[in-house]
Amino acid sequence: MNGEAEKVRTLDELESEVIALFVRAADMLNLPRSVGELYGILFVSAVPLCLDDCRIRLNISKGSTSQGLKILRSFGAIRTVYVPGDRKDYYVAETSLRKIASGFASEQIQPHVASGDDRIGRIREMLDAYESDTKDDLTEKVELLENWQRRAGKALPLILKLIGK
Amino acid sequence: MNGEAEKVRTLDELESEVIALFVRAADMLNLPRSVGELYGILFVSAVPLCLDDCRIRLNISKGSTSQGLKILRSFGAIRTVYVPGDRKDYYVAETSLRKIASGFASEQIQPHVASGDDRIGRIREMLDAYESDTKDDLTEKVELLENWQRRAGKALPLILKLIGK
DNA sequence: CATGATGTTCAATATTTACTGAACAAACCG
DNA sequence: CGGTTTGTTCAGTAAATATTGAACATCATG
Repeated sequence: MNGEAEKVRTLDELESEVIALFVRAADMLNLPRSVGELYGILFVSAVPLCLDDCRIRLNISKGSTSQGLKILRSFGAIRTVYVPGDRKDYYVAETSLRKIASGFASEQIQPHVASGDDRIGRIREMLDAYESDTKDDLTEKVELLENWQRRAGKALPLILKLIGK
Repeated sequence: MNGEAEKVRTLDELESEVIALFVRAADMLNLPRSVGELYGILFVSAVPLCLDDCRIRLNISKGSTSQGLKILRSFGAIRTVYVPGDRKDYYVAETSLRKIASGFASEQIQPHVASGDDRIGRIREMLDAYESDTKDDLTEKVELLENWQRRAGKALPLILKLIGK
């Protein structure tokens, strides 16, 4: 009988479907497909996996795997676990949405918000040293920008709060 | 004297800086650069602009301009204004952050969330028709997914609330 | 230290995505 | 209608981005 084989086959399909889910999520967040695949394979795995495990199962290159794991580490979407008697690094997916979201926010979003702040500051300076018949209109608009920026800055921490633990 | 010329020059720099701000914002939101440029030029302009005004000022093609304005319209980031005695469509930038954000959320994000729902539904079905020694672990994980999805769905409207008017 | 195992980097390449411009459709107007 | 203006579409091309794989670093261990 092929009962065993069927079980494995079904698991493969389930795995693929979960991975596909994270590939789409990665796409939404502007991350490379391989990063979604890597998070997916670690998320479904019942045991920690090392670089080569991921690489072989996903059939992607060593380079992509190394780079992808680095990205996932950078915002705390995965963490390493120590496996006694093995020199390799083993990874598991972080399952706290709060941790992942806040890591993502502070590593991938916050820098953009900050550099936006800088630019608006420069725009304000240029405006102050400027005269024209549209100055009033421009001033209003720069103030609108400053307002948006303020609200965006406040929104991030609040979003994390309401995502909860 | 070149007082006039200097004023214009300064305005150009200011305009460029504002446009650059929205180009970066577009990048963050995964929208083409040209879409950021278009919103930017409309945002800084004291008067409504038509397709050709935008195209010429930004030095981009008719095709990009048409496509970009369509995208901006699709989530309400710009609106058309009627100019008597002119057959062309004129556009102004929407300045209500709430309107833009909610348009963006419902047009660009919500569809992804919905298709994620579908996929998780399918994953759940596959899991229920499945047996193995890791079923318990997988069940926990699928429940985690369902939990995330639920929270993501609730977060969107809340984010809009706290962005305010 | 020499070896082999593990992971990283980066130049070359493949893939994806955006942009262009010319052909086309629609609407107005004499 | 025929000509003109305005805007859209889409096949081809250009530009940006991700992936590969081989060379390189690191390090534990005999």
